[in-house]
Amino acid sequence: MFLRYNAPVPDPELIKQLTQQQQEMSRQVRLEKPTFEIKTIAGCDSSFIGENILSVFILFSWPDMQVLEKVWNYEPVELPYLPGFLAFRESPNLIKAYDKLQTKPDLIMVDGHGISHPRRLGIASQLGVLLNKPTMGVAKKILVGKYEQPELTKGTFTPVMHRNEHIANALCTKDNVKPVFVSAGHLVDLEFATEMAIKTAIKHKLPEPTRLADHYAEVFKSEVQ
DNA sequence: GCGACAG
DNA sequence: ATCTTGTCGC
Repeated sequence: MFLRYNAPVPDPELIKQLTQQQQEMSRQVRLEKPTFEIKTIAGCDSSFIGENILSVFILFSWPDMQVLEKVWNYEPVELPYLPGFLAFRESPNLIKAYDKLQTKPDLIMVDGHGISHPRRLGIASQLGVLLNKPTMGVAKKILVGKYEQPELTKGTFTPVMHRNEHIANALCTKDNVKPVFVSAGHLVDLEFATEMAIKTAIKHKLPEPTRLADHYAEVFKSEVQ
């Protein structure tokens, strides 16, 4: 009763390989203030049914935030969840869902971290490199780093620090609600990611792209099972 | 050495 | 992520 029998035993060789791949991909990550024009934004998320994964992309027009497309892909999942290696479990299927979009987004908001990761390659960053697209992360829980609770007023944020680097912001997106953790993924900077999170958090804790992706991941799930 | 650990 | 009951507030 003190052991977690459901915890997967990580194969050291696998971990070593995945870590190496992360280091290679993290070298390709570029963080910069976007100069391109944004006309569309997408949110993505995944849900699971046993050994299968269902990933969705919801495309929005910007700045009017109308839903333009909803796509998804469903298939068996290869890897178990390993903290720090989430992208290897979810991104293959996310990319297959992404490929079904008629219009490709100018920015992708991912449910998870960007560079606020032990090796600076959370799922938002990895997806950004693999798709060569601007991405940012919006996570509900912190993975690494320390922060002080921001004042619980919408738009207020405090820095998340890790190894003396400002890797994310703990952002209050709704009055009297605990913050979400916003980070740059790829081809954007933290300041831009934070502003977009504030602007798209209309009336809920989660910004609309991530929130609706989360919602439709559940809707489509009930359709396949 | 011990604990923590996105989704 | 998923399993799960009631509960507080807008």
